[in-house]
Amino acid sequence: MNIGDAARASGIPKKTIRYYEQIGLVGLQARSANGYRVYDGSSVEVLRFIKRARDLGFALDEVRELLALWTDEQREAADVRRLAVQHLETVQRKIAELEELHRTLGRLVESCDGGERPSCPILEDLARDEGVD
Amino acid sequence: MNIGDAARASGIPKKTIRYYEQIGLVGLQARSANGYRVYDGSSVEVLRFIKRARDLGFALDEVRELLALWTDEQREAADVRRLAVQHLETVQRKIAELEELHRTLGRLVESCDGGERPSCPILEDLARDEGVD
DNA sequence: GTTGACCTTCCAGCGGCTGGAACCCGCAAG
DNA sequence: CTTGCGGGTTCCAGCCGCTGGAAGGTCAAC
Repeated sequence: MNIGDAARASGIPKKTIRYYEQIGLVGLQARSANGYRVYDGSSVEVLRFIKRARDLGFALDEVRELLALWTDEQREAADVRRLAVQHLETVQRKIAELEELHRTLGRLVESCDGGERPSCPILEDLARDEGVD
Repeated sequence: MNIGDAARASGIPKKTIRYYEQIGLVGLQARSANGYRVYDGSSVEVLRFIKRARDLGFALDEVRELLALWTDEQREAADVRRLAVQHLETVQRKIAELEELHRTLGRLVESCDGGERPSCPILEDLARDEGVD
């Protein structure tokens, strides 16, 4: 199994797989006689694990920790949970920020009739002289 | 008025102001005899405009467009509105994505008791063999 | 023998800064 | 007169997580 197949099987682009090897997220892959990387079921399993963790928005360093916990027989579920909760909170914070943004932008867009004349409350707001905070 | 004062007055770090000059977001600043950048009320006004647009989440290229519209007497409010609506939609999409993430993460965290034993549904989910999509 | 799909490496760039090194300038205190 | 401090300047490198491209090696099919 070459890198292209591993890419298809895991959903991670070839380039990214090589990158993950380079930064040590996955181990150095075995090579066949011609120098091609060789993948088997278990290396693909790791890649799929990574793919899912990334899809859940975990940063690469968090994925690293998750991988370590995954292969650690002595792990405690609490450690995994902690990581997930932490990440969940980050996501919550981001949502709150974006919703605030959304409200403000919504108000601005509402206030502008979008006609052909230059006068536009959006620009006026951006140009106003009081601080925003 | 030197760059430090402009930074304080606009809320943009000195480094970032120089960076904005470098990428041509703001024009080349006049220099005093000793080579220091000199700022006046109107250059600070521009910086504040940029700060607010950035705070609203506009990308630098969008800020560039907004600045152009701002100084364009012939502009049409519709153009400004279009930019804002576009951005608003981007923000909406991001919120939707994050909320989906939030739901999934929430479910995972709920499912894990976080005890001292290794067994953890979060890891099991990350390691499951069906695709996520 | 040539085409085309693979694979390899290495280098550069995206956005939007940010940190640091190494330097100059102007002023006050010791 | 030197020393130190708080400004300023330049340029280069790094952050995250890839991604594109160049330049080349490998392999099976036609």
